[in-house]
Amino acid sequence: MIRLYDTLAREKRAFVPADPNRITMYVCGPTVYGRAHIGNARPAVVFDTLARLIRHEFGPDSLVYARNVTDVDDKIIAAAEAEGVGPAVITERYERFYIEDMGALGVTPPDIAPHATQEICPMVAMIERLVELGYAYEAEGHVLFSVPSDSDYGSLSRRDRDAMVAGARVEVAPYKRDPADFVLWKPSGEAVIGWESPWGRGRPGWHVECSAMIERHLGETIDIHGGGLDLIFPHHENEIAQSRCAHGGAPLARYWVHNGFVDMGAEKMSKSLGNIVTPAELLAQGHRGETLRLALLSAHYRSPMPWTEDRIASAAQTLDSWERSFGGAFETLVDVKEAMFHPGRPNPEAVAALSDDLNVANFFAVLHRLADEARNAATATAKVDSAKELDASIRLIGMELGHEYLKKLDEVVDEIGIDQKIAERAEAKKNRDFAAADHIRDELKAAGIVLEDEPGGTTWRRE
RNA sequence: GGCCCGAUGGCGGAGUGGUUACGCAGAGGACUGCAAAUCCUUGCACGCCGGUUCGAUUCCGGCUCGGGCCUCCA
Repeated sequence: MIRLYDTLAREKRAFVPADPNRITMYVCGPTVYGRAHIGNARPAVVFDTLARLIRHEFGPDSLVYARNVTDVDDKIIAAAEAEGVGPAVITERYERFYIEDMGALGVTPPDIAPHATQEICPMVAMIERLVELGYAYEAEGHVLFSVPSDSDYGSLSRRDRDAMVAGARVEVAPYKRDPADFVLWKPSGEAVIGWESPWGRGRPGWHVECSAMIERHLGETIDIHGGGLDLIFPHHENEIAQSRCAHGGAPLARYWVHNGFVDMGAEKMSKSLGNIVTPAELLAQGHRGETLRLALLSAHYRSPMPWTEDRIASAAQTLDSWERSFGGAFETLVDVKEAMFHPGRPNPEAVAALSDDLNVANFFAVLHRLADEARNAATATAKVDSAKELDASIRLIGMELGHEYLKKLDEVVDEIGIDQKIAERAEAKKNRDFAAADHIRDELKAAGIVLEDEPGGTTWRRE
């Protein structure tokens, strides 16, 4: 039984899909005008993890997961003008980077990745319907959603219209009938990307993109709608209004799930503040994608997450310790390889922890216990069982153990004939020639190899 | 100003009306030629003030502080 915190209800609710054979989830994806930063990566990782959990619980084919690509937007237009190229050059470049960066973090591409520019027809159709039904109006080439026409507006963010208007920090465009009205369609000048429509040449507003794409690909009411906390207002509030009014009152989503921010201590990480750290940079610095994924999962998805060197270092250390516990449980490398191809079953307590609104802290506590067992169990069989359970459990969150272990071994054995060095050192120690023994160890240390003397002999690892 | 959310030990981070997880770091010990790894033991916290209660870190109210949103934003 999966439980999720629903932003609309402001409480944790049992997740009961409308149709367990076709669970629908939509997450607001990137606007592709620049390289994704680690804060952008958080929702990708969080909802990828949720998708994995749902597939584990309901079956591999139970979920349809859609994440859009916003490829028409004023920022894209500005970026294209700045470079003197067409918008498609910008969007194609940064979408490619996005897929690459998220892939490095172990994010599986969604089942459907609708692009706004490919969905203009459904958007126009939805806008027309809203106009016909009296929820939207045309003014000076714009089409605007009439917020006062929707009596339920504001339920997600829990703010009333007066409060919104009172707090508005933006000048109200003169063609708006009500200050809270938002744009569904806006006119494009000749030089700007646009499409013909009943209201002249123009382009869609941001909010209507998601509503139209959800309708077309997933249906009128979906199970889960996800995104960052900052999208609650106005983006998701507006989506709800558009879809509900276009669909005779049918709710847009049955569960609303929002992730918290990655911040840089004092303030949130964002492109406009210019304080971003990107996965690409971190990977270039030598961090593993899995380390970054683990770091992004090191706090509950709704909590704010200060991004620090310590957090990355801590994740790296934890991952390394699990790797060693896993690798150490097996007699030979062949066994490790074999275990990777035939993983065990996830630990039930680990599944239960994750099912409780993705309680990763309790999930990791179970993994630490399994790692201990993999090291200390009385029998070899019990060690192996724990190791395989550990690996199967960590696969739930999109990671697996062993790869790095094998890679390290291969590198070292191939590169410097380490076994021979160890044998030479053992010989020196036997002759009590510790100076020579230490010399060999220092030599290897310089190459990044650390030797460890254990009762059964000497082992080594990468520093 | 309005609306949300949060405040747990040196750090990260769960959870609970009554022995306060887990990890990292720290301390002591075992092992070791030295070290590493590993194992054992161990110190350290629930922002402030009231209220409810036999009992509150946990529930309620107020306060302080921090963050987010109200404009593009994951």
